Amino acid sequence: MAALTAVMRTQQLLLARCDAALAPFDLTFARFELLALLSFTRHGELPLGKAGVRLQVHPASITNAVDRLERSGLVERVPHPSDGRGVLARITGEGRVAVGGATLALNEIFADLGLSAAEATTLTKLLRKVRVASGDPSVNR
Amino acid sequence: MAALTAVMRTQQLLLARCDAALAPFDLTFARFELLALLSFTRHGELPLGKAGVRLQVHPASITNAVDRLERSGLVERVPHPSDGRGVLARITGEGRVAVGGATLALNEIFADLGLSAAEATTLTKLLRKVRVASGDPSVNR
DNA sequence: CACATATCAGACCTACTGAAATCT
DNA sequence: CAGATTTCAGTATGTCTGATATGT
Repeated sequence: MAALTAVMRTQQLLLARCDAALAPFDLTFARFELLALLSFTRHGELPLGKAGVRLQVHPASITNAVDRLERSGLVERVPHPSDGRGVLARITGEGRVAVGGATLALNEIFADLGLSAAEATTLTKLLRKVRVASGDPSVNR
Repeated sequence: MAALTAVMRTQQLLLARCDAALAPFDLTFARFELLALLSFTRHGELPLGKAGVRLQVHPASITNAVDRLERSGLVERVPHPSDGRGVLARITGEGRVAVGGATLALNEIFADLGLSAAEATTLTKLLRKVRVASGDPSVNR
């Protein structure tokens, strides 16, 4: 029970700190995750559906996030080249600048997470076990 | 960075499972926490403000949660005996029944968390370090 | 009067459902 | 035609801000 509460409270704290750090970039953590995902792809673009699977969020939420990022000019919608149903979200140059700055800002939070590198690794491993047991389809096994 | 993502995703998974387990009791995890807090107090009651500090949630959120619990008959509002400004939230008999059942339902999730008792302890300790470093005022030191 | 407590209205974010449009 | 992809409208939660009423 203590573990459950600890996970919940820690996430709440970290999310608040992340959102505060990301606010200057007009990003929330959810939108940052999407933007970072795009920046890691080969061409900086991904069908909305695939992005939703990777991030484990509802299709409607992806639409919403892309809407918001598009309004901020960090992402643009592109028709899918081979599937008329699909839409690609593509990161813009401005988006790459933002994700770079945002990553730096988050790394500053990291530096003060209170854990050694070894401890952070242990934490990540334990959480991965929980995610596997909970059937997280996006976890690395 | 991996640790941050892991905490976020794990919380998302666990929250979804908790809310599913709690739905039959007309509870969300947030409302369950408040109800459980009340059930642990000496007289089953607490000023709204104090409950907010303990759970680290905004005063307006407490008002909202108590509204919802009161509508469900699990909690009742009582004027503060010695401070005319204050209001106590008091758990009802129905509330005690609900929190008991809800706790059992959550324990079933626990049984399948995928961690040994020792691992769960380690996880809790590591998360506590993070919380302390983040200045969580509600953490046990 | 300064401060604390609780409430309320308004806004935002995220998520889900169900339906619709489009295309394979 | 069955199924996939995306969007949209509507609903719900929880959180925050700012204003207000009440009481210390």
